[in-house]
Amino acid sequence: MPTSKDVARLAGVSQSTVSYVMSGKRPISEEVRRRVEEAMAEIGFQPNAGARALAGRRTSVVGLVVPFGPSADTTGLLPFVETIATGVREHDYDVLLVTADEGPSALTRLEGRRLCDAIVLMEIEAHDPRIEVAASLRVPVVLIGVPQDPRGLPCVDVDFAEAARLAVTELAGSGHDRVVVLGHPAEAVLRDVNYVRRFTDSALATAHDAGLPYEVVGPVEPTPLGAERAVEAAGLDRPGLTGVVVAGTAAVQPVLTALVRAGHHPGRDVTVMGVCTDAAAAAAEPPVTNVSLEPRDVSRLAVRTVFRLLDAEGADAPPDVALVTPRLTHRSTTARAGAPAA
Amino acid sequence: MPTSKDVARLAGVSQSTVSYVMSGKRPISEEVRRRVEEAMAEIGFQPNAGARALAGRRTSVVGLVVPFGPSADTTGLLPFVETIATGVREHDYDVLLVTADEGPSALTRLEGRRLCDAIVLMEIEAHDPRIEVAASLRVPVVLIGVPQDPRGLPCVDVDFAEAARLAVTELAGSGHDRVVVLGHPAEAVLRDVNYVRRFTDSALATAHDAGLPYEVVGPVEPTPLGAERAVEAAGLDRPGLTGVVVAGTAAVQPVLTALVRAGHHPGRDVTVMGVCTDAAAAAAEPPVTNVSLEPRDVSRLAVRTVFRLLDAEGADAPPDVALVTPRLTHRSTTARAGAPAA
DNA sequence: GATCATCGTCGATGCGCTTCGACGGGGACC
DNA sequence: GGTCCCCGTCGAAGCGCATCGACGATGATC
Repeated sequence: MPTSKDVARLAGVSQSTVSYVMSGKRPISEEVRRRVEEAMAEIGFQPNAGARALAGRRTSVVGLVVPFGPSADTTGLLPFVETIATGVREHDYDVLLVTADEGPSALTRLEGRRLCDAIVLMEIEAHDPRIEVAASLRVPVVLIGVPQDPRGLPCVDVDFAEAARLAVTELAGSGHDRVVVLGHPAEAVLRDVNYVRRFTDSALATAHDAGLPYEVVGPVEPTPLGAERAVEAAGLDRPGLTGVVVAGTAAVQPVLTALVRAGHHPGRDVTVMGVCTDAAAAAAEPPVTNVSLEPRDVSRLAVRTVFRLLDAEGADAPPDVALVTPRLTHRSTTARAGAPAA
Repeated sequence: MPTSKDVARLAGVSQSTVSYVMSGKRPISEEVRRRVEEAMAEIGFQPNAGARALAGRRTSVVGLVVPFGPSADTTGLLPFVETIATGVREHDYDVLLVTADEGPSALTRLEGRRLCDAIVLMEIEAHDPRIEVAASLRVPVVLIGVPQDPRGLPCVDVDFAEAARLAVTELAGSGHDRVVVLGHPAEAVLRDVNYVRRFTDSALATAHDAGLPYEVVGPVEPTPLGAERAVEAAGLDRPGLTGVVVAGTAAVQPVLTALVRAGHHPGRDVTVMGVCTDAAAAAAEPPVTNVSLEPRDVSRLAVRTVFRLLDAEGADAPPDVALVTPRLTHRSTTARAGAPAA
């Protein structure tokens, strides 16, 4: 395997010059740069990552701690991971994948062995044991999800409060008589993921401010059976126009299906507002009005935060909490008050 | 951050002795070993991964190339990734995650920069451009999926041919009049993933040998609409007992739902045989008889293969193709011939 | 009791890179 | 014409570990 010394010999320069060509940390004449680059290409040189890490004290690796294990919501995770992987690659970084069931010791390992320059923690719970450890590290850490006490660590997430506000405000403004929130799956509630509370609280507060009766049904399992039960519990047979807010991508289609089977017509006698990705909303049958919940946006924000931390070395610290603002898109499940019910 | 030299000083030994305590490559007296280990614990020593990689010429990292990007079946992927991550950690290895949309150059980068000791390639297609590159590497590569020409690279996968044989044999033996195979999603067919053909061919051959009429419906999208269309196309209104084989975890529930909506009674007037994970089969409504398709088993086999390659350095080469044998489990969707239809 | 292998430890070297200080050779400037 | 300075390059010194040869101290062997 060729080394930078080989490149240097071929280009007729010193090895340190090769290094400066790569890093750009000292001015290099056009002529020499060209010779070095040609030499690198000719022998197919690639810098040894281990040597780089040792000499340069940086690994060009981001550690990603993902919540696997039986308890994890395994479905929506991959877009996060993918976007982060792709995002860091644009900075010529790589991703080291660590599973959360290794526990907080995974964090000290990543730091102690110098396996990465920064760490991203996913699926942060309201009271997460990893946070205290994370806060004590010297490597920068970014949290995806907002815990009760971030301990000064930067967090990124979707703005769930704003999502709930958007959804309920829209329903209140378009003549609905009540709002029913179909909640998150029991698994998420039990794990005490913070966004569940932020979403629910905001939904209730907004409905209350608008003078709109509201109700939270939940937890709801994202299965045909769970959706059926939730629809039953929603009490849609009362007179008046109900707005149903469905929280979570996985629950949207089952709830739609259950509604139709129960004889309802989303978009006519009931409004369904999904809190889910635009892709899922558009692909649903029928296409569902939604407030966007985009994991990719969150991941991109996380990557940006990581490199802000990495570049600035504490200088321009990123905001403590950065939230992605959701967006409401009308599709076919919005019913207008006054239109004839089925 | 403490180094092995610090440990050596504290324990009153030389640095090389500390190294030998860690590696076990030379005999160490009980007394010295104890002192060194205490010293390591006291100052919280952890070996620097970069220095190790440089001096020892091994990184203790496995590169995992996953097929992200728009074309990928993103749903079933995570169990693979998780199991591999957990599996290599048992050997004190880590996983470097690379997305396949970086293309074959990702492989040369992993090798050239010495980022990992072995590579696992996922979602191998029948004619995969990564394979030729992979075969030319000096780092060992394991394929998950069986391409048309593995170029000598070891492959692991589920035995799809056996899965189809199991399913169809069972149906043939229990008095069914015909077999309908609901195929894989169009996306998988288009990508020319090899298992689709292996499964279908084997299903047809087995049905033919059993003298059973058969039919392949497909491609089938794993959505309510796609399932409905597939159920229609299956022609279940003909007299006689039909066995429906549903290929792919994602399609099982939609097909079941569509069948019920069309007025059928899985387990009475029609048999449904899922080709999916046991977990999905048990969780389905109703629980579905299935041939197990366990990504975790495949991943474990992949990890085992990786370390066989790593330990043996070519000595005891693993088999070219190692397949996980599926298992048939009866649940509530198996109908018996002669029982009254609905 | 001299010889020789064996065990347990040490010192030195090098992995391939980054980075620092040094230094020769031009301009720019007085 | 001399001084100063900056540009572009080089040599050397590590980064923290693994590994090799050396070597003193045992114990075994005849």
